[in-house]
Amino acid sequence: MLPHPIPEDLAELIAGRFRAIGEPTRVRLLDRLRDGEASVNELADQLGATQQNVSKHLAVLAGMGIVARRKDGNRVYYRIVDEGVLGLCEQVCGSVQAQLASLTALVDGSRI
Amino acid sequence: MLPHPIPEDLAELIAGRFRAIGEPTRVRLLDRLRDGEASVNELADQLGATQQNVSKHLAVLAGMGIVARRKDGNRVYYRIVDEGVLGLCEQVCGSVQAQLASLTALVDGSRI
DNA sequence: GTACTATACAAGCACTTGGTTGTAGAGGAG
DNA sequence: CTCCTCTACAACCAAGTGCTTGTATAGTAC
Repeated sequence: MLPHPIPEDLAELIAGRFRAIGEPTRVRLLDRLRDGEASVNELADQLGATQQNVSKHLAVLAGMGIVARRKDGNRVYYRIVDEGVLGLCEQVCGSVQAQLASLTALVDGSRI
Repeated sequence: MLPHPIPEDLAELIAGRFRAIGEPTRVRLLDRLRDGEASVNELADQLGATQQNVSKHLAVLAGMGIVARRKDGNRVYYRIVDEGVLGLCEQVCGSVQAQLASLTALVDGSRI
């Protein structure tokens, strides 16, 4: 499925998507949006971040086509449109847990 | 599998892994390493990058536990140890292609 | 020993990025 | 209309990042 070797342009596109998710606040935003769409203020409150900051991060995710906006009256509701990102987070979380487990095993092994 | 809501620490870890892959040169390095382990100079030649630059990027990937080093004589060979990253790239590439396809459809649709 | 190769480390620079602050614009309440 | 809320935009700053250049270290060949 993936061309091989990957041309530089495609590498840039792929890296761009990873970079869009590679930010803690954005990860938490996506995690929150798993429960369904939410307005900017709701997200800002729940994450303990400023409205401007959340708006900026949402703009990044929207620019990558990961989330979409829906305007309703005074508010703007964001939702996940690229469901694949949730799978990505699951998968990465698996790697993180595996790494933590091996580190824990190391510590336990040397604790004699 | 994923805790919900994701605590800030875990979000940082997940984001860190994404950030490690979110760089074009590192994507291309991982793509090249699909063919098996390679030395720094080999990778630098094939990517058209400097030895120092490649070494630095490999250090980032190794620091995240994505690749591992094996020293043999004068050279150092790197290989992928977290096979999951290849799946990640496949999946992201799918999203990229889907996005490109929808953009293409948009252009075609308005070409009347 | 010297000379050469391969890798990693360090400093400097340009650029990007996350957060803050201030503000503008759109929409609802009265 | 005025006042308030919600969102987005712009400017700014501090911190991080990728690339380059120079160099140190380790191994090989002679």
